[in-house]
Amino acid sequence: MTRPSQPRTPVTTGREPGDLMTDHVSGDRMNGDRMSGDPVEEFMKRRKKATINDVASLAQVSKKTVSRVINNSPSVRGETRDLVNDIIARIGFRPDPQARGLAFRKSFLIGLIYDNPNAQYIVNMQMGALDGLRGSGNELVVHPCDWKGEDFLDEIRDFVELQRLSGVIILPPVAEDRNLLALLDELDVPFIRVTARSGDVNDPPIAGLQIVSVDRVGCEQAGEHLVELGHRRIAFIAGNSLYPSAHARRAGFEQGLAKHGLGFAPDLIEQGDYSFDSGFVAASKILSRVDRPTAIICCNDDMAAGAYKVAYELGLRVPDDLTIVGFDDAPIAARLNPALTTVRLPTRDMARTASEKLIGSDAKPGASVVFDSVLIVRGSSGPVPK
Amino acid sequence: MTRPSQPRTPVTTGREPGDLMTDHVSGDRMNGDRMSGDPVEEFMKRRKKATINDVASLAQVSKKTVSRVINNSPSVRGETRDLVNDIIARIGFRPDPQARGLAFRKSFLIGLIYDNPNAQYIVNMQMGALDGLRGSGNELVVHPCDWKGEDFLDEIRDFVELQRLSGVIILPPVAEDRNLLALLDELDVPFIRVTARSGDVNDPPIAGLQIVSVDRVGCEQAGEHLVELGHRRIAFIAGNSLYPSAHARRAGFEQGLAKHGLGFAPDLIEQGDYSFDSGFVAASKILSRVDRPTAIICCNDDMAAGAYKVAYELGLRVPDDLTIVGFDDAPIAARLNPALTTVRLPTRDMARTASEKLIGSDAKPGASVVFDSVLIVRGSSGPVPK
DNA sequence: TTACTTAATGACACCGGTTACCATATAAGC
DNA sequence: GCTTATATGGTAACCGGTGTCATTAAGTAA
Repeated sequence: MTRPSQPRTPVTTGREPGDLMTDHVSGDRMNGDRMSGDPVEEFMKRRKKATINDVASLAQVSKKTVSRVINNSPSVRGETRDLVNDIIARIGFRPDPQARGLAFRKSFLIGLIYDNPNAQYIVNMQMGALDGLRGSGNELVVHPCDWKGEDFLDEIRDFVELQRLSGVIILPPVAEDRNLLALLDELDVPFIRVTARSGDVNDPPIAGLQIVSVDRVGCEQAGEHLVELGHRRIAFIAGNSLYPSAHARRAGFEQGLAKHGLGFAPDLIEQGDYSFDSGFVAASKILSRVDRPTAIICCNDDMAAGAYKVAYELGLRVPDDLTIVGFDDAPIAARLNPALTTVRLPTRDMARTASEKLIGSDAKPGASVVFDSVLIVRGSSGPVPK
Repeated sequence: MTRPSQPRTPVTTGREPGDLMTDHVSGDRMNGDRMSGDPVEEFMKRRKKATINDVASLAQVSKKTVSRVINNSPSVRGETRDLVNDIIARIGFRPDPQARGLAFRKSFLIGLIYDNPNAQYIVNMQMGALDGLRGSGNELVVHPCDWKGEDFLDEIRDFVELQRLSGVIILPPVAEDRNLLALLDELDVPFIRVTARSGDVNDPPIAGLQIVSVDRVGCEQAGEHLVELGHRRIAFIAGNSLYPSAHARRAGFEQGLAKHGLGFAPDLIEQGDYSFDSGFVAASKILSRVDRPTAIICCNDDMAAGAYKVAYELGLRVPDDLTIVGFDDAPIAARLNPALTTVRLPTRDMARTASEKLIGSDAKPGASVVFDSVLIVRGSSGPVPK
């Protein structure tokens, strides 16, 4: 535990009068000539935020060496490193992100870019992103935006450039914007997009790591589930076609039915936009027909809630008169009566993975991490009525 | 538009060779001796982020003067200011928040501190906070935390101190933590708390501006509403008593009933914690009694959803057999069948006001801005059954 | 006219870290 | 034993802004 024979020249050491070191040979515990024992303790009494300079002067090395220790530079002798780390721990030094950022030209801020902030999956993903960032020294800056807005791209450019973001996470549906991806590429900021694998097996490769959900799997299960319950005349409420999830889900549901030689009733396919209201409207059309279906598949839970409302108003009982299936397993799914059969996606985990990959920077462009969806059977799906 | 007679000494001007100024008297448009016209245009070709130094050299003033212009210092001559502003606009200069923050010792980041990130009001308030910050040059850093956790305070201290936050917004229920408020006070960071006025008329004064909701008003209306519908035997599911809102709401409901000489059925008061599950449990107890009430008042919508579920399972029709009332007007309120009668609070506006006040810094400690709640009557409340 | 203010601006150090480059000291090669 | 590699640490400049103080020119009082 003895300190190394001091390697520094005693001349022009740049010591100020206020410095805390004893002259000459020193040694850790033999400098008790002043009553106030430890220079470190002395320092702590000042109750001021420690800087790299404090560490340097207490450890009697240059700030550059401290910097090396902080950044795990290999060219620091083990003893020196231990000494510096010890001081750092004792005075509770933590490098200032602002100063560090200024020098590094990055901010240690991760931007979370998304549209429609109300959706439940956004909330989940925000939590997940925070999960992944925790303890990493990065903070999350949320940035809802108006995709499709006039100067969407300019606004993002400003945000990323001005804040010198360390990374960006893009959530659906914004994550589909090729122009945005190109912009981020141009700005040379690491980014990760969260998206749903579309129906096409081979999407064109794209910059940045992708976190991909396979909505299809759970949907397929859901489709089969309905057929097994005996349903033959099945309606469908589609999601906003700007979302790849809308296509992936539809493809999944259809494939589930197709496995048994079935498909959606062609006259009972309605376009929705993932909103409760659109679900209500679509279900109204569907259920007002004389030969109404025995089941409705909705591209998400919110639209399913709209279908519930229509059924309620028409006096149809779920699932006795009508089976309803959703997607998301949003909180509302369990709160509907009866609880909604739906498909669950690990949205929070997906976003956590996104931020972990982002800061871990093992984000090889083009690579992707895949998450599967799974069917959750609850009370809204039942055997076809006689 | 002629420039002022140059006030700077021509000696030791610190000009570097690369500088763009013409010597001597100059004059704006007579320096076309080189073919490449405008120095500004020349600069723009470089496609690099402009710094204050660029502005200074193009405007031929010191960076300090540019700084003065940026910060609206009064001691800049009008013409100089115009000149500098013109250059700034033309080259699109925007001061770097990092550098600025380093010098100012603050980060232009606003921290949003909250617990239970799932609650809908948190989502609304986050949006509101962003509304208020938009265009101000501040960004929002979200920081969910484990209130009641082991080292909650230490964690907040780290966050605020390390990031040198420009301000903090605290949402319920964390906003009730006196120790937290004291800490923020000690850290000398501006903060605003969003809270519900408790039942007491005179809460002890507290540091920081408060955004206060008056939950009571709408609850009182709700209470009266039920009495007017003929209800006499009314159950109550209380909210988490750590939240002042729980007390404020209860007081409001009770006062509404009291106006007509009524009160909750003493044997039908159950404790909930604002969660769906707790609402379900509480309502189960309430509705399993032989002399069950004709109405249940729930301290929030999520617990009301729990009550709906119990009613559904027991085969009770709402509102024919049972009236249910909630609080929050969360999205689920309109999605329940029938739609839930509830009390609405302008949560988004509250948070927007919070961030506006925070950056406007007209946040006199002790002052408060008050928002009223209002009853929203929907299908879940009906006349008492015969 | 001289001296004293005041307004406007600039020079320079500083915020707290970093990189680039140079200077040692020790280890290795002949 | 002396020169050359290599590890280690120091110095200065820089990132892009700010504060402090000095300086200049113009305005005013004596």
